[in-house]
Amino acid sequence: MYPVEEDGLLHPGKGGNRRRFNDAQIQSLESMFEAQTRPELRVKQQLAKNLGLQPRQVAIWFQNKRARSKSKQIEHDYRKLKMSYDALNSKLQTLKQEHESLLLQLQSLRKLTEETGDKETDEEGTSLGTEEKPNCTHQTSSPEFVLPQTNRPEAETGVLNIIDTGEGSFSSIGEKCEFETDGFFHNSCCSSQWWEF
DNA sequence: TTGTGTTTTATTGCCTCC
DNA sequence: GGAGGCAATAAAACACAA
Repeated sequence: MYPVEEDGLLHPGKGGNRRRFNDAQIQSLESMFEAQTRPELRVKQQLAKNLGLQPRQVAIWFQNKRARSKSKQIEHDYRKLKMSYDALNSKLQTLKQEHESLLLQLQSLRKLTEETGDKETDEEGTSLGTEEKPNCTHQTSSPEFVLPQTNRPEAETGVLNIIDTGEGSFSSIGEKCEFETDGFFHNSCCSSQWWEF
């Protein structure tokens, strides 16, 4: 036993000699903690008697043990949360890349349709004239490639709407990819493989 | 050996519950 | 109001690199 004062506590500054509990004591305390993290007073008193400790020491041990256990649990929860955040974040980066790639592909497609459209009108020898400019209400992220609104397939409008949303609402892409487009966008929302020139 | 960081035991002060 | 719990902190004991 260590030198203790009347209050059952060690007072190193007053000549007491604090010691760490021995292995057997720790083992008993640990196994009791596994059974009960907050044992009753009687249990703590009995345990103290068995281990040759003061009841107050046992009470303090349980208190400190609960604090250690809690901080370990918090660390564990934090690691778990961080792992799932990292996984989600990397998925987001992949989706962003795909989004960028799809944007580029869409631009190429527009360019192509504009070029072929111009050729057709040249061959016919007609032009729309200044009064009959197409209704260009859609401002996309690449304003230089604007398609006429008229006769635009619904699906394409859907795609443009997605693009119009910008980064802030990027998460909506998953939902908006649901529509079908005469087979054009089948299974395409999360893959850029559909467009291979 | 010693300086430094970590762990463990103990204290203090505040809060809640009965 | 006393008992017990918790958070914050002190300080001793320990581990370990330089």
